[in-house]
Amino acid sequence: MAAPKDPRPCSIADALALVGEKYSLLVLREVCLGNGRFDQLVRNIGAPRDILATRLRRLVDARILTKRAYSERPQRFEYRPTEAGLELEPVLMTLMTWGDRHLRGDEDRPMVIEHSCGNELVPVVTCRACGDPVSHEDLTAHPQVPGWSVAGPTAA
Amino acid sequence: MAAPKDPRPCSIADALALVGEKYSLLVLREVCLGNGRFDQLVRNIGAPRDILATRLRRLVDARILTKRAYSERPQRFEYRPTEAGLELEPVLMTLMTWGDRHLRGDEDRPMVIEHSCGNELVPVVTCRACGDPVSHEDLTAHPQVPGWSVAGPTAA
DNA sequence: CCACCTGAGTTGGAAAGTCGAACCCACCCG
DNA sequence: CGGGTGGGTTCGACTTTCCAACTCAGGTGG
Repeated sequence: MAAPKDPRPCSIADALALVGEKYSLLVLREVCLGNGRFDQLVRNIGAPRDILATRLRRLVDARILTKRAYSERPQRFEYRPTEAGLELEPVLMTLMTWGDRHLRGDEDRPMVIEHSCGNELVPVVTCRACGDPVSHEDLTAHPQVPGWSVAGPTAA
Repeated sequence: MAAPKDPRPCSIADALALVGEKYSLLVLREVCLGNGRFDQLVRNIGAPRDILATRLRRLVDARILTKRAYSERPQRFEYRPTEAGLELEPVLMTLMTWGDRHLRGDEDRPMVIEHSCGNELVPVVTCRACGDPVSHEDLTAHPQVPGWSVAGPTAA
């Protein structure tokens, strides 16, 4: 009865099912930057128009984006992030920081984000409870679903 | 001469070119959990074996994973995250938190992460300079490449 | 010795998704 | 009227994915 496809139940997988397709997160990037029009998206992302159209439909269905007219007659539309969409920005920030660090010679970063405190944003993931920056060795995973244990950190 | 494909230069796009393909981030998830063997990956991710094999090659090439033998005779291998791979964990954490919040009825989370401080990990992206949690309206993007401006936050 | 198992993949062919260019439609501009 | 713009849709060629079956090497049990 068990289907031969029952991967680990996981919110990462669920999230990626919505935003993990090619271009989806780049759409979100542009929309968060305020570039929400179809032709802007095509140009700035470099995606085929048809793919972009299907991605936009999906993201709107998932309530990550909304489509609103910024002009009737002629009808013209613009996509914007919802609350849920904006809450994906941390994913973009951490990805960007990783890319800056590992894929570029540091100081040819194509974009710098300024924080309202006046400094350049260097995003750090911290623990809400203790406020400390989080690193791998501080984490212990506790699966909640029977049958889906983890091996735990492999001894060095 | 300008190719008809010049999307915005962007570290998010560059990072996604490496880890944005289907299953890649799930591979990283499993490997960070300590489940680094081929058949574990197949089972826990639910990916076709051939696709998984090409993803693993790619991630090893990108120095996000390493492949090491955990047994000669019989030869058996295990994939592990590199430093660079571990630095992608924040991406997984923020994705997981988003998925928990938006895709589930809060309290059927399939996995809980414990921080070494003793509390459940709730990851928060903060600004390294001022320490404050980051939210969208605190951010200003400064493109460094001529010709790639942004619209800026659209007035409500 | 032989059959069978496990781990770690590779192979082949059908099905699905992507790409790019061309097309469409409504509307505005001169 | 002719041309331009914004926001898509359609088409066919091409590329990936998927899944089952196969391989290969080295144990394991009888």
